[in-house]
Amino acid sequence: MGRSMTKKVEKMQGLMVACRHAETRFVVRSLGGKLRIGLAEQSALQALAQACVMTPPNQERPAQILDATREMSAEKTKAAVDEAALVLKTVCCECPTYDEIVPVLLEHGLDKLPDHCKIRAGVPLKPMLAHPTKAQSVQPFSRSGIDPCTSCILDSEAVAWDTEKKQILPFQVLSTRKRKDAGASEIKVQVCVFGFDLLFLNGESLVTQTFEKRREKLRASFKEVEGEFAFAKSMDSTNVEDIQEFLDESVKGNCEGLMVKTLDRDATYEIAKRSRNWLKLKKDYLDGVGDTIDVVVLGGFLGKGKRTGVYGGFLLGCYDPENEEFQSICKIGTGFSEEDLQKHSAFFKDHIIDAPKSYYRHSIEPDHWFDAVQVWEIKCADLSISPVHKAAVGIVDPEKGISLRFPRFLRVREDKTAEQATSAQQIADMYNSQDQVKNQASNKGGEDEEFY
DNA sequence: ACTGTCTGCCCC
DNA sequence: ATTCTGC
DNA sequence: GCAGAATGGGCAGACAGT
Repeated sequence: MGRSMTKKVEKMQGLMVACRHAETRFVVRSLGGKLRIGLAEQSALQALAQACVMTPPNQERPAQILDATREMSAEKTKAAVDEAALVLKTVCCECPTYDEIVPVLLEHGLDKLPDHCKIRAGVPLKPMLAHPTKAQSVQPFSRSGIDPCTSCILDSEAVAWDTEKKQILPFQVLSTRKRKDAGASEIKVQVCVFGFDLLFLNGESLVTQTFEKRREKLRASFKEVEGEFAFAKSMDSTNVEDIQEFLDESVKGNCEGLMVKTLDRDATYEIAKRSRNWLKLKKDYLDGVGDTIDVVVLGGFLGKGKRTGVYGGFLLGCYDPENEEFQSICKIGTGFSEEDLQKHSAFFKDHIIDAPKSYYRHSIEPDHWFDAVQVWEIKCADLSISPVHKAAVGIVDPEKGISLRFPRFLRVREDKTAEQATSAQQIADMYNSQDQVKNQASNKGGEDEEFY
């Protein structure tokens, strides 16, 4: 029976009761998966590399060599540590399983680590840093009749696919798929995999080859199957206008944007070496392009960690003149400098109210409610139908409002009053003018839910 | 069994 | 995600 | 430029209360 939660709570309670002083804090943070001590994985690996250089882990116990760097110059030590760190980080990128790495390290030492912990099919490697897609291993299949494929790792993206219109569906559709025990008959949203890189093929790592070569091998080794597998559309150019046109095209085709990559220069897939090789291009990154809206600050959330003592986030709303009310549209927590946060907290201190106004329409409760006295300009990537926010409720959907994807603060609009904020109708118009909404528009005429 | 809320996880 | 900040 | 830490929306599934 479902009492597992109660048991977990009892265990944690026992742990916390046994804590003294600051121990509780770190038990709680450990359970939450974030220690927040300014020292995370990369620093720990750097430290581990240094430890391995000083005290080789594969020694008889008790260890004879405690500090192998004692008689080395500072330069030589640094070079040795950096080299060790690269080895360690590379292994941790290509085979991120500490349960596997640590025993090998203890038995065989750092130098032999790459021989034992290798990139291989079935073990997801770390993706290029700051990228929208994760490298994934997939069931091997091959171009019919040619080069039977025994194993491979593709870098690819799974996308919801409209089999009738033969087009990409929005991310929100993809996320509605069942995640557990999905029987074949229950699958309503079809998925198409778009391959854009090949990192491993038939037992051979390709990560040190150029992207040009890897892409060539990808295209030679696999074949497209309509609605199931496709090569990510690409365009090779050095021309800015070409790229701009291709970006516009991609957005019209329901894509989020472009990845810009070099074909041959610094074009390997060695994540531990560089993280800045690829460029992500989205319309809303450009200044003066993308959706900016003016919203009213309705409330504040008390900050945590380095934002202790100031508001860490805020509840925002648009204005609906029809109903004379402010409707929550999103929370916001990024785009602020530390100085911004100080100023906001000082400013709203004098505008806190005990309870939300009757003309605030919302479902989320901030720690402090504010009078509607300040307008902020914010930017977002997209507008979406929301289960919790209320902007333009009744216009696009009878019950649901609209929210924003990736909202960030731009600036205070001192020149605007709360009633001059972006209106509910404007929000609805912005939502409807999105390409991915337009492309689905022929589905209109009585949303098919509740029809059985 | 139904329903509202929380958690895990993922996503961008 | 996106953004800011210390090093 | 990296690494880390603040923060965002939103889904299915799990849980808890009725």
